[in-house]
Amino acid sequence: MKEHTVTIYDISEKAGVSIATVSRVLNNSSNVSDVTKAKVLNAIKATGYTPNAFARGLGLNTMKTIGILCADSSDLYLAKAIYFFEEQLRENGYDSLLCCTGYALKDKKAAVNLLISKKVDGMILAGSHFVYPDAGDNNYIFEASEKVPVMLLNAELEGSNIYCACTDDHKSIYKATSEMIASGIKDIVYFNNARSYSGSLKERGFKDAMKDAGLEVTERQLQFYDGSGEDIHEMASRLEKAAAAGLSFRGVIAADDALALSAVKYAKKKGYRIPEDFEVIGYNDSMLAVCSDPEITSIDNKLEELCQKLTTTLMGVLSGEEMPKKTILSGELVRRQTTRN
Amino acid sequence: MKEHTVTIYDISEKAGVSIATVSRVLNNSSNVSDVTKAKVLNAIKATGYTPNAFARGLGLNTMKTIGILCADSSDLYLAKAIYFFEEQLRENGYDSLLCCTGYALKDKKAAVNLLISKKVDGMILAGSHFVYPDAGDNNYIFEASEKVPVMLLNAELEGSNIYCACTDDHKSIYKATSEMIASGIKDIVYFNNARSYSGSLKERGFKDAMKDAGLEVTERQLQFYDGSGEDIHEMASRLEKAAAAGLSFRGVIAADDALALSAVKYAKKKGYRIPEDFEVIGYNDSMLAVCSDPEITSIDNKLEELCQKLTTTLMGVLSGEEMPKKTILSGELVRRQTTRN
DNA sequence: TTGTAAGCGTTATCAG
DNA sequence: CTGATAACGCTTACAA
Repeated sequence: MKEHTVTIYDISEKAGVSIATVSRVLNNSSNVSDVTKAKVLNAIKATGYTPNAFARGLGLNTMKTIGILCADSSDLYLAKAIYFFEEQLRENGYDSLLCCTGYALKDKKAAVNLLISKKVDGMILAGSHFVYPDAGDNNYIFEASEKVPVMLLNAELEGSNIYCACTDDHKSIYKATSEMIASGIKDIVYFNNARSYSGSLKERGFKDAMKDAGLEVTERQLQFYDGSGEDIHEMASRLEKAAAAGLSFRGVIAADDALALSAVKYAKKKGYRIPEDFEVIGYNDSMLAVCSDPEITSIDNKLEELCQKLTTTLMGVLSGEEMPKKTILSGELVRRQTTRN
Repeated sequence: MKEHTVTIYDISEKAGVSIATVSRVLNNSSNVSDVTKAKVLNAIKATGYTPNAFARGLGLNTMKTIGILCADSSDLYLAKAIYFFEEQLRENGYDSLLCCTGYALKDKKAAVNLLISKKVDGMILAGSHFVYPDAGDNNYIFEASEKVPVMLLNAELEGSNIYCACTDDHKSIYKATSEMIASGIKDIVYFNNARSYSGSLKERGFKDAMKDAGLEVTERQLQFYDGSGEDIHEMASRLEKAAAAGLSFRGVIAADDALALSAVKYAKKKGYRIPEDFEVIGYNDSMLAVCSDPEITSIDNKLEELCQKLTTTLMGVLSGEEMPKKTILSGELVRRQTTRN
């Protein structure tokens, strides 16, 4: 007796009907008499038959999978995004093919091509780093969008098959900075870690707020950290070095909660009282904000809602509907113990 | 001019060879003359042809994908695991189909079946919760293993197509507890959050260490938290309630760094000095351990190494080699500021 | 309501 | 070294 995975033919035979009929009940399509349907169903149950996904994919030209790209799935923020996407996609009958690309452009390109060649139905680029300030660097996205709809989380890019959802980074940072200034702090450092389009938006938000308050911004106030996103000590020492080099500051606006947490550590080590002598505002309103002591005031960028919107849009696009190209939400400052107001 | 995705036939025609030959150069298989190979390659380049993955899948009966299951991809620990797996799998030419199942058994079953029906080549169950203390609850794993190799991260289960990698939870907790006792603390709480096989192993480690030190363990010292893994306040209030109810303790062994961090918050709120009056040991040696202030002594469970081993094993199994069913590593206590020794 | 048969785009087995 | 041709297992007009 030969090892034989059961196919639609076996069912057809066992139920005494044609494979077309079997296929019909499988896709509970059009008119099949209740009796034959029952026969088929029985045969299926009896054999434990499952349709071959590859064959089906070949016939339908889809296996109902969405590619999710992210630089680093272990990043707190991206991990959450992945979670939301995967959940919502599966609810819509789609699987998620995950690719962690790292931050190098060429690896992102490779991943995009890989996913295209695997014939995903759509692609989600999660995280602002996929869109570069330098326009030419974004060609890989345009190319991808010629094949499948491309969804951008936390980034903006215009293109005919490209859809994006993000919070208004400029405004959020602008407001946060303004509030900090209003609370009496003038010497503020903007602590950044991403050279993405969104990153430059945030930085502009900081600069604009300072300028509008009549404060000058020197290059040294724009601290950039590009090490591991988990190495709190290294981040803090970035700040320590800046201070040692003569920079004096009593407030930090961070592009990220981890950076903010490192700023808190820095300030405590310096002996500053928080928030009386030193204020910190983070970004993402992640778990880290409340892990810190004191707990960090942070900007909630509405991740779940963004993911929600993006999948809804994707589903719409995939079923041929016209969908909005861009949805922008407002971030919200969640006040905790590192600010006075 | 009709919209027509380019197929192997187009290439065959354009290059003036048969599709068989095209297929050969595609899989750079056996003998193809350099000239014809060049012709084919040119045709491919000229058209931008990519082989259809579904057709190939149908023919080869594999699309080189591995299903990764985890309860919650946004869990700090699992997120890292996913990252390692995805990376290592891709290096081996496999894609990762991610399913976040949540913690309910029926959803896990559903996810497993889904992946099987999508014809993944193997399956990784990441996290101890997939294996239940109650044997019957593990049938879904055995069933899956009849179809594809099943890899268990951080869990143990014996079966003919089941492979596992984990650290010795019992021993790790036993040692941590013993050290805390040795440092002079007797009234210790074990703070747990998982009713998994691994969870009971850890708890036993705690109990055994206490017993071997001649200390009694009451039920109340076994605190269980089953809320959100991110709600530090809720975790801390679990401890506060226990204290309010009359439980007195000066040390916490936590099954998880988040729990440990909440214990630190609890102790600080109580006014205990750490580590002089109160000690805490966490588990996983995650980012949270160093986000805390004071930073938390935690057990490193060698996640990356475990993932590494598991993928290597999987690759071996998939290529028909005999592979070890179980690899167990030792955890390592990483000393920081919440313990004296 | 049901069956027949033509794809879908590869890979793989034979011959040549 | 190369070419026909038969799988692979399903979907879907088109007939009946």
